[in-house]
Amino acid sequence: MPELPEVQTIVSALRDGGRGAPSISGKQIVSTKIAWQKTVAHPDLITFQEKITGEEIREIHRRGKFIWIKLRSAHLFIHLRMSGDLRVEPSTSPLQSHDRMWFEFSDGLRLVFNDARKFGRVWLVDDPNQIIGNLGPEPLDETLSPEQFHERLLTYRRQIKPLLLDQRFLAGVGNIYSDEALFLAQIHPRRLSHTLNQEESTRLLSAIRQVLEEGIQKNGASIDWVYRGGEFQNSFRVYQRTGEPCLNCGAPIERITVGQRGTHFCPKCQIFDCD
DNA sequence: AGGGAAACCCGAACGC
DNA sequence: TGCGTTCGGGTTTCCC
Repeated sequence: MPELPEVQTIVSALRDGGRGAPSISGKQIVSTKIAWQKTVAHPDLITFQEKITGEEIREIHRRGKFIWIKLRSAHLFIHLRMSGDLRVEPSTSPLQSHDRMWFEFSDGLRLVFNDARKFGRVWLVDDPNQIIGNLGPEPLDETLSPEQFHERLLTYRRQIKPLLLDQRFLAGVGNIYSDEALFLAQIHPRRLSHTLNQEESTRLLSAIRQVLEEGIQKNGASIDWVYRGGEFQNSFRVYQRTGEPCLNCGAPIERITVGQRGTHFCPKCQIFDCD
């Protein structure tokens, strides 16, 4: 279930060669194979393949949940959604089940996009704003002040949890991290955004940063076997702890639905005291 | 404006 | 044991 921390971990590996994987910076793409057509969020596969062949990988970044690979004259974006994964290996390695797309480099290595649930997508665009133009600020960007964050909250009249999940409001927060952050900040997931005061907003921003940094430090979360990811799932405070005691007060954690999403919270610590 | 539902997927977990 | 059913993750799109 890749969200921001998982993406960040993979980006670091691709860019700096973490986790034992070689960096792919500077490599030349000699061919592209597409095993599952819908992986490419692009109307024309032929154009996609022709356009990317011969391109060189310049820089690797992250914006929100998107992996952003800058090429010589285009931008490749990859969204892993829940079950996507990337690996770098020799082109002679056997392919694995659920490998959906791979890029072969001139030096004999390849980058493979594996995605059991076929949710992930890949884009090739000229203008990065086509993909990331509407994303909200990065929560880990230090220039996002608690005051600015509070102001942004006031411009909406929405339940706080769906707002946190809205990538136009804030980029990179997914279901696990919003539950964890709201618990840390002791805010009910259905609180309306414009009712949060400055102190609560500051608490919430700090909590979001804390859980994201924890996730990154532990190489991400995974609620199931699909993603070969990290250890954060062993540190959930509320997520998937329905009925288990709250770590603050011992009350049983409840699970409700908010904005169509499974939502875990402590009914005693996160009181719905709207306005 | 904001909320709800449906669609996209498939493997795990559950019920019988 | 072996079926069939339900669920959930992120996002978009459509409808009220």
